[in-house]
Amino acid sequence: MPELPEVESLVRQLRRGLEGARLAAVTLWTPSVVHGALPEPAGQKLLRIERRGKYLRFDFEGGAEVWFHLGMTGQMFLSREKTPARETHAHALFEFSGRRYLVFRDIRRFGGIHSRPTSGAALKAGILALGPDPFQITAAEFAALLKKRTGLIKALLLDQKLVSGIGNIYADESLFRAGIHPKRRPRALSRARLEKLHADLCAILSEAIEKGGSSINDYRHLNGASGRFQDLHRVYGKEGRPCRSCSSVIRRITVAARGTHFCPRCQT
DNA sequence: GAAGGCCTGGAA
DNA sequence: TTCCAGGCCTTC
Repeated sequence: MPELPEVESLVRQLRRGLEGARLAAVTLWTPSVVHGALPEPAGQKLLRIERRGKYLRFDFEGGAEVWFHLGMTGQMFLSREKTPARETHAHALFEFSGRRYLVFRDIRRFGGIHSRPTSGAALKAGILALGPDPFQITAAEFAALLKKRTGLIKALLLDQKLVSGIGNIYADESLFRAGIHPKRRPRALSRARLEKLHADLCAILSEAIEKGGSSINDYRHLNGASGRFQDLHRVYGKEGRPCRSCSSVIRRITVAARGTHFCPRCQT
């Protein structure tokens, strides 16, 4: 599932591929994936591409913003040729100057495209309420945010309003590295352990970005290549296998309605 | 804070 | 044929 490292990888590839591009045309094959009105294509220059949590944002000349969310199965592909036929599950095509064609594809349609968030309940609840991502706060601030809440630590890591960018994979992997059981409550953990979790989270996210993210099922790079961080997962998707640290059997339970993988011996 | 719904493909 | 995966929103 595209989380912070996958989106960040894509942002970096998009910056290289769309540098200096101007928006020439937009084709919407599935209008329902778009929320709000997209900018009228009139040669506006794409000024910046930024990541906010798991969202990607295009800033255009003139102030227009287009936000993308990949949901679970979202993909973006950039090609130099206009594909003659619409691919299955391709929902939108953005044509840029210099024969650059950007396709947004999303099998399960949990993702979507948003124009600049000015109103609407969904936007208020989502984009506008996003918390800082782990790189934007210090370990002390991270620990303080978690300490304010009463829920299970895994559920809190997944709460985008608290801390953004973390999804199921990196929640499980960071809790494993920090040695924290996913059902612990931050209130009952020492500040030092929460600060270590922040350090481990940042380290794992950085390593994942360096490896181009994790491709479990659908995530792909702009050119269709897979990420390589999935080979380094220690617990996610490893239920029934021996822990790489202590050889205990990795377990899978449900926390916050999400599959949750952990080592019963290393994580307390 | 828990649970249902959206959506589709693939596994059981 | 049914169930499951899950990010995020809505509803209770």
